[in-house]
Amino acid sequence: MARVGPKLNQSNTLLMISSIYTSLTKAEKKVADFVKSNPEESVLATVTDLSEQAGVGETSVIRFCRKLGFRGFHEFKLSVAQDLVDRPPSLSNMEIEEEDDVFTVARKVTMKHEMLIKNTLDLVNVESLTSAVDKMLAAKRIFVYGVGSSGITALDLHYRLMRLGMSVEVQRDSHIIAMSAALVGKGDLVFGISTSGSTRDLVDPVRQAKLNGAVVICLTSHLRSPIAAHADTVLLVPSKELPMEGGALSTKFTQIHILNILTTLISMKKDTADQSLEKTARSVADKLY
Amino acid sequence: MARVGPKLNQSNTLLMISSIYTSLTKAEKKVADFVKSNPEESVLATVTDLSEQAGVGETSVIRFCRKLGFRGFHEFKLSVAQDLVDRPPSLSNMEIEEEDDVFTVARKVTMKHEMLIKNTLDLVNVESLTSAVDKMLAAKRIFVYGVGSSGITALDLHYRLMRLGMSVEVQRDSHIIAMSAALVGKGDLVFGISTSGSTRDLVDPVRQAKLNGAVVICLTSHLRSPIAAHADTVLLVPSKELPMEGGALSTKFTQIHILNILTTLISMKKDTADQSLEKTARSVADKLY
DNA sequence: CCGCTAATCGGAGAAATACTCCATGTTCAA
DNA sequence: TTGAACATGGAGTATTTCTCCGATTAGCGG
Repeated sequence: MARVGPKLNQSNTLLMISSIYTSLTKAEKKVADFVKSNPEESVLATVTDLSEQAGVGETSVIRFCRKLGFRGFHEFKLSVAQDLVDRPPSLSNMEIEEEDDVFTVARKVTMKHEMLIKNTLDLVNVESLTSAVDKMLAAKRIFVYGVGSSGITALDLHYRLMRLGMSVEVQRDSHIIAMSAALVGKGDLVFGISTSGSTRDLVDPVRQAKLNGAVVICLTSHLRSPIAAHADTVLLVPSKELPMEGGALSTKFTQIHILNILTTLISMKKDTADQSLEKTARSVADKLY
Repeated sequence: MARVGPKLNQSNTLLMISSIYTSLTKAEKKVADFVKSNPEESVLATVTDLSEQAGVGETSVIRFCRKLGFRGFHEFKLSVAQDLVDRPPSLSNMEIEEEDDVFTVARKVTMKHEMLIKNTLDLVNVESLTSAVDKMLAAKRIFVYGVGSSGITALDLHYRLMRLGMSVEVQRDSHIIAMSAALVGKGDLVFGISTSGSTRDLVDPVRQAKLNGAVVICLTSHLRSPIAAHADTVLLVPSKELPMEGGALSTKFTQIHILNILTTLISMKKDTADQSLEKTARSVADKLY
């Protein structure tokens, strides 16, 4: 699997912790929890300190750092220190309370969304984005797959690409996804969307597509997930770390956000994009009053 | 000697070095010179590395760190690491330009989205929201309609409401929307989504539904549009289609935003919402690896 | 130029810290 | 229940930081 990120570039380590959280073991999760709630102290602590505070063995701390892609504890601390530089003002009081009035709820949701898209930007990997754009422009055929909520995101991506004049197919039915993936080959590109990254209905077809020689891009919130393991390029969005919210569907928000970045980049590189947008817009003009 | 500064607050260590430079000894100056011209490497180096590179003894390196006010080499490195995070220069121009690099584009899109959701909040009408929530909770049946891009938003709304345990039907086919609307009646609620508010395929069915006695809510960017004229409640999102951007699809963003506010409010008022969310989440758990 | 003092410097080893290896515990599937 | 794979922490090792102290140099008065 591709390394998470060496270091010293602007990638938010604390967010990264969330994105691999589910793939951590119990002891490692303890470490993650402590670091996330006490980043300042973690930076100053030694391996022994941290292991004691988290209630695990030193070895688990080291393993935790390695899983994040660092060479060791030292690199990890440096990176966290960098995250602390301009830490967003505490997000306390953002929790929605039972007795909040309508406008307060609206404001809190807005603030959460604002934070979410900033976090998305922090997590954005320029190389991944660039490579995704290039691969998509180079692909002979593009297939977008997703089920459930991610299936709706898939429709959105399809719509955007179609408007830009690209020939794309979208599938949301797990059986059809499987069949479709069985038929792809060299020169094709599969774009798999799965928040968890562990959805069988996505993972298996994506693996198959990869074996068939297709290029694979995936959009997920979990970097160390099965789907990411099979992907050539991974687009990572923050995983919901915001508890309690109606539908807990904030991931959709960040997905749309990064897809908008992606399609904006594509439209910049594709010279016929503007015309396509215009043509498609005109095509529905007479459907209006 | 007085300690310069403890640490871990934003004081530029590299500048600090300059400011005490004259008071440094010859060997310490060598260290200072090296650090100032190779800060990245210095952060990664060990005391021994650094002393070799600077051509001095290890002890001089330590003394150098102490003179800067740090407790030791380690603290010094952490602080320099923090100096290295480069705050990207503030964007001179929010408009996306042909020659912008990938990261700049990402930042600009992010800022636009941030503005958009703030604008959405400004437009939010508390009464409309409240009445929408009440009506939806009171409705016998709910029908969500949308075509094109708004059809995808419709799917999203349907998904959210379904997760909250509400019985909702979504239609994206203009013929079926027409038929469906012909059959609604008193006690039913129609939720029409149309950015322009002028889409015939939405306006006509919505008018019909209204005549049939259904309650109508619409989500649009145009307050004085045909669809709004037939609605009991209008949810308004900013219309600013941002110029030049892939697909000009930022409206989708604000739509999702306000729908998240809406569904959050609904989940607060609906006491079985939490259970429904849990049930639906569990239902797909065994589809994961 | 010499000799003295104080500041400076770096190496050797001590202390602290990070890391490796491996035995043991845990989980889970058969 | 047993076996296999995985997870875990402790004991020992390697690495790094730091301390101590003797050697060296610079400054200065004669």
